[in-house]
Amino acid sequence: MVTQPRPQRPRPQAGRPTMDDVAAVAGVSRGTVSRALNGGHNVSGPAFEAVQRAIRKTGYVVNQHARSLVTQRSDSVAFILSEPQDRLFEDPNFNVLLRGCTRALGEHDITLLLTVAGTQEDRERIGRYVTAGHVDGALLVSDHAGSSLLQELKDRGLPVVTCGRPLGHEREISYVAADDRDGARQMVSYLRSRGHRTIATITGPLDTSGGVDRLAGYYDVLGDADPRLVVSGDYTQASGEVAMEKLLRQVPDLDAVFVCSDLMAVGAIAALARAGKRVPDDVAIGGFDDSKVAAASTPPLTTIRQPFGRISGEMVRLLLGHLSGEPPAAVILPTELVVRATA
Amino acid sequence: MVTQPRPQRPRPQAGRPTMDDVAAVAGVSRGTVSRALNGGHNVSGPAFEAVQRAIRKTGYVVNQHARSLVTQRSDSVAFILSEPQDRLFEDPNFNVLLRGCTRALGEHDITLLLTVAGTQEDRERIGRYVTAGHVDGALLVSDHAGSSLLQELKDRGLPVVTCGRPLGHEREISYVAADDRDGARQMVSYLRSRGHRTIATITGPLDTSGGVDRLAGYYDVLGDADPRLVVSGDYTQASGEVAMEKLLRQVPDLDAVFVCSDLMAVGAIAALARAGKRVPDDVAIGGFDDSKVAAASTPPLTTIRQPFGRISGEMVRLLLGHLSGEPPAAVILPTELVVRATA
DNA sequence: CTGAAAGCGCTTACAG
DNA sequence: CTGAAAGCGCTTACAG
Repeated sequence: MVTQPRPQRPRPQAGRPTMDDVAAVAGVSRGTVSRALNGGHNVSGPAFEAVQRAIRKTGYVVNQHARSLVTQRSDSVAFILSEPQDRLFEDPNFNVLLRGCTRALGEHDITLLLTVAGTQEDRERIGRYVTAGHVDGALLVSDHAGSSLLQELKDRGLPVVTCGRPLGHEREISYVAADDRDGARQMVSYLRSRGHRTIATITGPLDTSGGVDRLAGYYDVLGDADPRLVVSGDYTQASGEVAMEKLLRQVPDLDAVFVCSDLMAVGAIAALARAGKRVPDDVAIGGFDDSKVAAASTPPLTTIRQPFGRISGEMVRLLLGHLSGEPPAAVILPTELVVRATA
Repeated sequence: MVTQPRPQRPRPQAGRPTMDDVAAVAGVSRGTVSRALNGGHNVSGPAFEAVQRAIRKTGYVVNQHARSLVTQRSDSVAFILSEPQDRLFEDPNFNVLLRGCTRALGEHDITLLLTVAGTQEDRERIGRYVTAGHVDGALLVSDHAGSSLLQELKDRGLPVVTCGRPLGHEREISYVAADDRDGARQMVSYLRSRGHRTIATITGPLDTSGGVDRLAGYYDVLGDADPRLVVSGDYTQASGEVAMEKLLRQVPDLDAVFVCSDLMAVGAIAALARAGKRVPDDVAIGGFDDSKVAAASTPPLTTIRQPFGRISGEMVRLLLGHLSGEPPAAVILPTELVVRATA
């Protein structure tokens, strides 16, 4: 990569029109233009009209930096995905969450900036960006315990809402989570009620609240489970395959598996197929998420539905609350068993 | 969604330290602090040291809005994906491109902002955001012909580089593209050299340069092809399945298909499997992209490699050139046949 | 309802 | 090498 010379002098942005230009064309003062732009309070009808015309004529667009410098807010928030970039692209849950947050914020004229903090370097860069005043707050998704990012945001006093419990920061940081533990309980109880005896589980990452809480729910129902029935994954399809192979070696006669994400469940089913096992006849599979892949999978997945729409809505609501000075809060949303064909 | 009251008074950002605070602590003037921050030219050793210490002591972080207001630049550029959000998550090519651009820009201390312009509404919001001075330029990926977004960016004078030829704007807008037409030629020639007689194609969207150019390459080799051999897709896996089914109905005896994306090729193979056709024994399949799914597919895909690493590097280079006043340019990068198992 | 003025936090010629 | 000062483009009390 060749280093490009930076322009020494600021580009005059091709004479980009300023508020004074608008004021001159409209025949009013700059203050009146500003008021017309910000809600139109204390502006007479004719003045308002004149300003609108002048804006159209000049092609004026507000300079956000100037505005933010005085208002001390940027009207944008960061959506920080603290995961390797691959996962952003693989996991449909993020998609749903992102869309929901974008929409909810859009209703308040707030722009959502998507950032992927895959590497430690990314996290540092994003930490700097976010604390330099570019955003008013952050929505943090899928942060793992011990991440320095959450700590930094907190230290800087930036309003933050996490998706899932912020392990170790439950008291100071707002968060929204599905009731992972209860969802896990529902699934494992259901599997047991269907007559399965040897119920294994493929967990999520155990440095996230979803990972530990779903495993806790499993143990709530099967407190005496053989440790060999528990294998960990990282929510990806590939890890589901690997984990299933390991389970098959450790406990060949298992007859059901609670897999802690739909994506991993798809991987597990592939591994079972290769091993010549039928789903659900030989081994029943229960997933988690009710993501897009659940219904599309063959056979369609029995799973636990996470209320992603509500999760994103609540995240935005909490963050906006923060911005207007409200204290932190936690919101836990119920999950629901969805029975399809794999169990 | 409940509307939150906006804070009436600007939050004082908890007394966030300013440059004057640093200057006071360091015992120098504000100008000297600024110089120390911007390269350290014309700052004596002791003064520089004092400033560093003061910054650490106060926890000072530059206010980007204030800086941008005077420098007229934001040191960030937008990566605009002009596609439904789903595709961002499905198509691994975007992932590779995004990562490459992030890295290349990072070397110049420029932040990349990812935005997904899935709907017309998104495009308008992004148009406003981008032209309000938030970014110095834009990398536009996967824009379809007739999109108003490119036009708007152009009208606003924002430096833009597109990935793929900007249909209808080739002369005024910089772009980087793989040699799609030649890649298609290579693949179709290869299929023919392997003895295939009835070679169909599943095209990409025909309002993108990749779509039209790859089809043109197909016709370069098979100018007399039966129109029923040509069916269109939109690069997604699902569209590949549908297109393959259609081809199978229209031309049951086809013995090879040039599929214009790896993702569609995976879909096509699934459709063939359902129809009881073996790949490559009954029908040979050639893909395009050499994306992550190509090697992971069963059987592994014979495909055309796009040099994504170079594409992102060149995109960034052209954009930085723009920012320092260089005129537009086009860069076409060669593609390469990769033979695996499907043809 | 309106304008004149102060000020947000920086950078950068300009003088010294 | 350094400081004082102007100015980037806005918003918002304040007076009228």
